[in-house]
Amino acid sequence: MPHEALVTFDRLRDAEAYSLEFFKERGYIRKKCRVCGEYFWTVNPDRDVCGESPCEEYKFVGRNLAKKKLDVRGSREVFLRFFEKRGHRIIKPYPVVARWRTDMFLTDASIVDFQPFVTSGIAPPPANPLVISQPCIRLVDVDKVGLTFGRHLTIFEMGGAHAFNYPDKEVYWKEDTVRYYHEFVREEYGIPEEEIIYKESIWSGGGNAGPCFETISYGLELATLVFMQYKTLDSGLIELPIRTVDTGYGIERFAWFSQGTPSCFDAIYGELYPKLEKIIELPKPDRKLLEAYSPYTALVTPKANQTIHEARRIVSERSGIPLEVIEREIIPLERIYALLDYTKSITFIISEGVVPSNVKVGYLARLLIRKAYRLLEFINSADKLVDLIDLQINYWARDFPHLEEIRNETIEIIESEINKFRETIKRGAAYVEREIKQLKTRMEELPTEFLVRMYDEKGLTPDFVKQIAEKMNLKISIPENFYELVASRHLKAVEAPTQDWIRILEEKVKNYPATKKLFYERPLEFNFKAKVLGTVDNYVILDQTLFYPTSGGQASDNGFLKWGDNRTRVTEAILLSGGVILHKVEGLIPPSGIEIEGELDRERRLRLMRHHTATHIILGAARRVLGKHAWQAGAEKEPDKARLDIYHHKRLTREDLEKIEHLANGIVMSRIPVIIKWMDRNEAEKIYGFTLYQGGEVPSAIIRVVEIPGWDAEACGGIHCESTEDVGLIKIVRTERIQEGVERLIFTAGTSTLPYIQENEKIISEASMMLETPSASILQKLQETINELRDLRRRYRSFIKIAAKYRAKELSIKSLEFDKLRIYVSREREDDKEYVFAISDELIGPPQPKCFIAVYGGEKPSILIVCNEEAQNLGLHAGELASKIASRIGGRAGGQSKLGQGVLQNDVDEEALRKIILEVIGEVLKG
RNA sequence: GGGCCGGUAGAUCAGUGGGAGAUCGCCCGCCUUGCACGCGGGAGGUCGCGGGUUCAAAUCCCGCCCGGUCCA
Repeated sequence: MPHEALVTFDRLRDAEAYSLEFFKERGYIRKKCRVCGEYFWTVNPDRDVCGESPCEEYKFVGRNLAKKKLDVRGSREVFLRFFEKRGHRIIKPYPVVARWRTDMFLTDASIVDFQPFVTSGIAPPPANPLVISQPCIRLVDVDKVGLTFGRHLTIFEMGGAHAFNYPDKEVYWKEDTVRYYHEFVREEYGIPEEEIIYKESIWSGGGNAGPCFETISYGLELATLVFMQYKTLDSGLIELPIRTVDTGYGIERFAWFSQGTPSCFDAIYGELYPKLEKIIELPKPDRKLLEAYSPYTALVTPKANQTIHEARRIVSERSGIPLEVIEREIIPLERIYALLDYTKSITFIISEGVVPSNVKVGYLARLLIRKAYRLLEFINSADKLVDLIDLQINYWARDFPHLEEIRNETIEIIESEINKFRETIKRGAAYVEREIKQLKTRMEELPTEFLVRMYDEKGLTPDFVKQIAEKMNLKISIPENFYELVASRHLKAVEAPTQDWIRILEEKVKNYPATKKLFYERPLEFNFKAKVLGTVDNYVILDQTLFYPTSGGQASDNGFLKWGDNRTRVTEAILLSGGVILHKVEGLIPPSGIEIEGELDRERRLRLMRHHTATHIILGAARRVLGKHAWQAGAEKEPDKARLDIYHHKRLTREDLEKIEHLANGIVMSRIPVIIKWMDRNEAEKIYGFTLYQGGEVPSAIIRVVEIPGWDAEACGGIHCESTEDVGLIKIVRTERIQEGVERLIFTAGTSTLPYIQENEKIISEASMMLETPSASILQKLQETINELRDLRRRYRSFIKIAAKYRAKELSIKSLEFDKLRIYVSREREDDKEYVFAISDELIGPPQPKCFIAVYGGEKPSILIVCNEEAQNLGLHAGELASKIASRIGGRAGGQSKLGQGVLQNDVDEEALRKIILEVIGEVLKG
């Protein structure tokens, strides 16, 4: 990297980056905000505050400042049409779940749609310039939604007008971007120039950075105009070849501003309130109070580590509304606001097929559902969550029709998640009660550590634990920094990424050209000629190859390289990031420069192809049987079996599997040709939608689409059969639940299915022989056998007791007597502890001091000694006795005064045993 | 992907190295016109799986499987 190109971060603050011709024309001047110290541009020479919250309160609430009142839809339309008229093509919104990216879960800005492929130059944009209204989800301030009356939302639409400037093709840059904005707010909203402020700032994220303007009117930031210009490195910034205009117009904020309602939620959901009222109770504070309170919510800044308590105090002080009034009138309303916002997020996420779970995006969905449920519990409407989701679907389906199409599935998944949460709470509550009962004996106040533990281990929020504790008369206080304490529990060094050997190899082969891939043009050929370009260790680099390298979950081809009379085995082919394919060989290494012949392991390759096509067929079947949420979570194809992981919220049933197998084999039998074509990325997305990306990120402008017409289409680099018929019989052999919300299907196709069936038949036929019954009645016979076994066990136990009685009688005659102490000695051949205990129980009842000593079992027998209480009072100790006796015979034993046990190393007969016991007891009683 | 907690009777759980338990549920009997309660009796267990330590493991150690939960 040339050193001159590096720019320091501070350079972004240079005034020159923000001094526009446009500002000069309009008479704008640069000033410094007396509150936050940031620079801003204004036409009013007297203004000394930038106007953005928290520097200033809202000035538009309760006033009719805009030309007309707009709802979200209206706001969106005005925005899109404005830019369409100015040469921008309208692009349909992308999903809120960013499955095309590996570095984030949710789309949190419109530019995310075009990262990294468009912004880095790998793929062209769908249009240039373009305009889009993109639903975005941000969970960073999830707990403070409502507190700012709608300045923060978990879900909002970002109006993005984007222009991508290439070295050889400039679309537009800073001047026009600001001109467009200026014209937009003046023409569409009638905001006077004195009220249009441009605040200088730096934007940075996703590995990129650039200067930006935050645009402010009447105390509200309405848009951010970003000029993405640099790539961020550890050492500084480097110029990007493509400069991107990245504007974000707050669609909801414009609607809010236009309506001048106390909160942004009123602007978004106002017309929904009558319907909402029928579901839950709506608090209705006085409008005057809200209008007096609302402007000061601008002073709340969730990002600056401000606690909720502090925020309330500031707002109360500045607005002159007492804290009690806020607590009584405002807080219940804030809960409703948050609820509306959360349920909209949930609706959008789940409708895109996310299954709530404890990992990845599934966890985010779970988090939101649980938070919404808790809020509803607070207002005694826990059973209304689904009704709210239903309401949201009805409301938004007008603009986002997919919500309606998948309604039933969405609701089913949410219901299932609610049930899981109820279970967690039920279990958790019982656990907390037990724990508290214990702690109560030792302390009067619950330690914070307990709260943290309950949250971390059982998912129980502190307020929930507090409720239970107070019911049980135990004091508790929730610290304000609770979630920091939880976080501190998770501080651990992050493991260094592995796979260094790949990087070393890549470094070694960086001067070789990309290997020409013959396997796409000639998928059914198995022999080829190629030139050896070089070797690294035991890896061979060819100019071209038919060997398919391990990728996309498909295992690599094996085979041979041949030259002259030599032959060497290829055990793996590896694709490196530069496009070079390495052939790992075992044995001779071919010399560089020569011509070789390659030969694939034909059977292996055919099996891999069948398994790959079968994977697509099964995925199509699973999505039809289980629902559209059954996205691929991972897949792997080996010669003898394949596996496909799919998202699903329930365990798969026998019935599910049979349906999937049935559908899949139907597709096989329909002999559908598998169509493979290279397509323009934007074109393919338009035709097939984002379900193309089952395998995750595909980093190229041209993508390879594998389509089974009418069934499945995926962006895929694998080698496939020509027709579904070539796949042969598909059999799911096993399923596993690899984690919450992800089911693994393990299956075989074609010839790989046969060994599985044969193995099962073998087991059945052997079982049939062992049970001496025809295979059809194995189960019945087995059941009978189990019943019989249970019956025998029961009878055996009762006979032991009877036998023990007789044995006890026999032994009692031969007891050894030491004064009042009686000792029973027994040498049992049967190795059965229960039997020996039963004899003991018969013999050593009170009131006389008694001791029972038994050696039982074969060559290395066990010893058991039981002393009754009276014997123990005489000073007899069963454990010590056992130890002493064992040491004489060989072996070790021990125990307590009542019971001694051990294992002997040598056999001993009754005579010898009695002799030893006489000696030992004699010694003990003497001492 | 990582951390933490857990897996013992049909269910909920107790059991800190020495003989597998409690409560509910189930079955039988008593009481009652009947039901519920009450009383008496009974059935029900590879203590998740595998290895190790030990004379001895549900219990201690290691690995795996399964479940829960928090975080990225």
